[in-house]
Amino acid sequence: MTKNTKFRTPDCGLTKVQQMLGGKWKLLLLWYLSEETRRFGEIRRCFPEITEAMLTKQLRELEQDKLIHREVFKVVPPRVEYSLTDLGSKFFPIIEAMYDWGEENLKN
Amino acid sequence: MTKNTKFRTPDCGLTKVQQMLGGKWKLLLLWYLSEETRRFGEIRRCFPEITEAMLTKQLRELEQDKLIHREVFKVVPPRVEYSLTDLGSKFFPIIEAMYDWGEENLKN
DNA sequence: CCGTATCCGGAATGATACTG
DNA sequence: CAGTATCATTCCGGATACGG
Repeated sequence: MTKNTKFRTPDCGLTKVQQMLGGKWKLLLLWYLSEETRRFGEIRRCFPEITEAMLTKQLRELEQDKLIHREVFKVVPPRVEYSLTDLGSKFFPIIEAMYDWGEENLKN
Repeated sequence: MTKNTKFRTPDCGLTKVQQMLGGKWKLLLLWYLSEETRRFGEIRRCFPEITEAMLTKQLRELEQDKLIHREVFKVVPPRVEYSLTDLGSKFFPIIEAMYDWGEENLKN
């Protein structure tokens, strides 16, 4: 017998994670938001390579997956803040582990 | 100042990890191979949803990234075995953490 | 300031047939 | 058994323009 027969269910945790974080920028965005709450404009300036449309899309997907929280302040000019949810925070150590592994093992 | 200014280098570890594991099946394949060395046919039977062409491609990419080792036995009929490299093994705890996080937090 | 709407190209993935 | 070769398709991400 093998150890990990559990892993082959169609909705196994790993499959879901892969789907949730498949977006090209999601890990980076989560990492950035883990530092502190950020306004939309801050995020945009920090990631100039992402177009606004794409940035909005990825943020909304992260919100739907309950990894980040989006708060709209009804003021003029508008103000929108993004922050990690508890769920997102719980995932953060994994992101750090991936970063560390990458830094340690993928030098060039 | 923010804590993680390091994370925004263009070739930061996290970006590389995302690129390496972006493939739709790579996490699952690594997980599967972490159990033990597998022959091509075994892998194919375990993942019937992946076409042969795609499976070959993803395995070769993992090999190029030095996460898995591919060994060809020159016999008839041919025999090819795949196994994790040391580098791949070092990444395994992260996969487990992702799996656990998914199982714990993404129940429907 | 913080978005949405629309269109588009190319990469990622898939289906099918064939081979040493 | 373990692949290649081709062709089709889907889908992610990008460019650009416009809106409350």
